[in-house]
Amino acid sequence: MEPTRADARDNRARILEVAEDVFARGGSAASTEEVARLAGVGIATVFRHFPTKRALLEAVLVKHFDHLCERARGLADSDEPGPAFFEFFGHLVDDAAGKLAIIEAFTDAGGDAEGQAGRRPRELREAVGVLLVRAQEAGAVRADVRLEEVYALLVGVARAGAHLQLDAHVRARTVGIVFDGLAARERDERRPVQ
Amino acid sequence: MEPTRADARDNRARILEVAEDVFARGGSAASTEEVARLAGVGIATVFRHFPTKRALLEAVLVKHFDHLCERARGLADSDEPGPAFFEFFGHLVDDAAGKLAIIEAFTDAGGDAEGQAGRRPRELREAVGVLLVRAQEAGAVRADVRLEEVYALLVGVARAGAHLQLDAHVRARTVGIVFDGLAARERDERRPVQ
Amino acid sequence: MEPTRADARDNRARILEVAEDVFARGGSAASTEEVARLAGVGIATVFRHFPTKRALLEAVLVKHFDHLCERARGLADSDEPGPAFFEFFGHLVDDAAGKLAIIEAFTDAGGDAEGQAGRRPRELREAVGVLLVRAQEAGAVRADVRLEEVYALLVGVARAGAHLQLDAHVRARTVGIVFDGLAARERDERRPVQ
Amino acid sequence: MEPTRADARDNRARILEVAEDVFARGGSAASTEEVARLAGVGIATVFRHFPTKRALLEAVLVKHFDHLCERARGLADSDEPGPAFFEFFGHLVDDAAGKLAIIEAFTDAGGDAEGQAGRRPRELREAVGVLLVRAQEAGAVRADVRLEEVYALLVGVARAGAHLQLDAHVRARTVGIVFDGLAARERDERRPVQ
DNA sequence: CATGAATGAGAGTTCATTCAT
DNA sequence: TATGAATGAACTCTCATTCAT
Repeated sequence: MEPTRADARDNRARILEVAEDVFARGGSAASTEEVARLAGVGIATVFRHFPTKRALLEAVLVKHFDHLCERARGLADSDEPGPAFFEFFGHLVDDAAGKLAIIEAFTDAGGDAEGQAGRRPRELREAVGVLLVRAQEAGAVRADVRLEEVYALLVGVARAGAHLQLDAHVRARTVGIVFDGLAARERDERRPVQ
Repeated sequence: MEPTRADARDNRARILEVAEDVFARGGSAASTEEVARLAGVGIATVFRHFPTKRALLEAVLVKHFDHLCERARGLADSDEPGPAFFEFFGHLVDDAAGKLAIIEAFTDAGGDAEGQAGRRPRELREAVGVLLVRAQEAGAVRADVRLEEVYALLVGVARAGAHLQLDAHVRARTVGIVFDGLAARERDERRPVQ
Repeated sequence: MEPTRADARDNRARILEVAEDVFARGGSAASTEEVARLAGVGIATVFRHFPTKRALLEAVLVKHFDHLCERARGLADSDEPGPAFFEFFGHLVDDAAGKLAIIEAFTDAGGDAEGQAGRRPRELREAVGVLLVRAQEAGAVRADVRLEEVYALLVGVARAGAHLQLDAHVRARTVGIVFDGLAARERDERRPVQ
Repeated sequence: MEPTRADARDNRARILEVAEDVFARGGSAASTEEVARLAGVGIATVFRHFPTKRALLEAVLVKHFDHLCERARGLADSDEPGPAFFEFFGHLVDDAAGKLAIIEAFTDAGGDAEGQAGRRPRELREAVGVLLVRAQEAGAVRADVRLEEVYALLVGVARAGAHLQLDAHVRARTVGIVFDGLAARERDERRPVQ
């Protein structure tokens, strides 16, 4: 499973890198052949490393999710849980900007997790959960919000940013509003939602 | 333009209805053939009514956007602009739940508007803009938010609701947080976003 | 077989007329629906009068061939068989100019003559044969040419005129060369053909 | 551009060969699928080698036109320009026998020359022009004929040969008449054409 | 192990022809 | 009888995946 030859390992890495770009631009509808072309390898090489298009997509996502999870876990022990939570939220949204395939993958949160990527969304969700709880304990986030809606907001704003191609400025203001909603201490004269 | 024969009109309506469902589930990648099959008509019948797949998609979207615009305009003259704004926001999010194609269409806000559907997203955006201004004048929404981010939140939460398949409950709570963010009067000790 | 109602007879005639135009322009690849549209009738009406596209094409051709045959027969008794022959040749070539479908039909000279049009090309060929023999008897056309090659020249020049869209001038000069070849009395130092 | 693998080159050649046959019989309306079937390859293989049906047709035509041009140029320096001209004329007509698509292509003499095949008909025409001028200078062809009508006769007789499926004998006699017309020194008592 | 040619299943679209009004 | 809506077969073209080199 661990590739012995160096060139093979290099190829795998390069393909993954290119795939990220290609799928980011064209969404999961982008063609495998373009990945091969841009990676400078034959199409069969792509399929040797990733036996299926789905597998390639998953590998791209796994890498991303692992990245994010790592970051979330690194922030979990922060002395300032409030800023840590908000920083991660903002980072994720910015990171997702323009990455269609990545974004579409958030869908499978609890979904049809058969593949290798299956547990990643759950793990990320849990990591976010940890940050959230800490931030709530620190009084930076309202106690009455739950992970479900926070995750939905995360996904939603990230999706919007990616699909509407918001520039950093608008993205920041959009995120700012959500932050205000999460931080607001007192719920008041809100009209019954729906 | 108005078809004279009853059966044709029925078929057209049935196709449109089915297409809404099919595209809602599979996004715009879903096949025209499935629409035909589920509508119980031959593939050529679909193409008689909608000469192009794109035309079919547009028809579905136009119908939806027109619905939403109508509703937004109906609320524009409300005596209570605040609740009107929030009600429309919530309604749109609920309405979009599960409708992938619809949601994907919000993208083209000012986009490649060539087809008949071209002006709809813009119109909807403008209608939302009207509601927003009124709500701000009434003091129900912070004066410092702009249409851009409100629209982004609208699209984002709708997308999240659709893709994560949130149930009505979670959706309501998610929307609630955004509402708090929009209503919050005083911005305070927020950490520099990014 | 003879339609009793006047409107039906009118429709048939109009369709035939339009079909001639349409097929002339687009060749036999032109669509039946365009014929119907330009004739101002429903597509089903076309198929009522001509049960098959092939039947419609044949009707167009039959009309044309009958026209030509009539003309050829009218010239058969001419006092001046030479000019008569050459006149008919030139007329046919001019007549065919731009009429793709017509021209393509000359193909079936002895061909798969199943349909109603089957005997027409043969009849036309025979009528040309009569003109040719007379012209040869009158000494206006070389005695050693046969109907086969004359017909081939007829078809060939007509086809060329139609497909290359030759204007009347070039057409006339082209035909003139063929006439010289047909009239030439003495065959001489020609190199072995092929 | 030159394919490295032998099997691919063979396939390409076989497809081209079969396509020539298929289009020869059915004209350019013949289906790509039949080409694939007769070549014993999958339909996608045809499209790999020729990305478009039009491209396949063009490849067939280019091959033929290049053949003919080569031959015409080879004859351009002949010591006996008269026989050279007549030989080429006869050769082209024989070569075209039965090849509908090829023949149809002569049409676009100066036509919608966008594709790669675009310049070929023009080149052939020019090559014929050279042969013609030489033959006229040598006194073998009348000085008063122009390339336009010679080309028309070329195309016409070729078309007739192809469509009427003339055997070599009749073809030769037909060509012979045209040759007489081209060679005839004195124009005489011809009736006014048309 | 890398390559790229071959593949077949499907997608969108068109058109001659039939059927219900 | 005239209409035009419905039909399905056929066609061009694409793409993930496999196979021979």
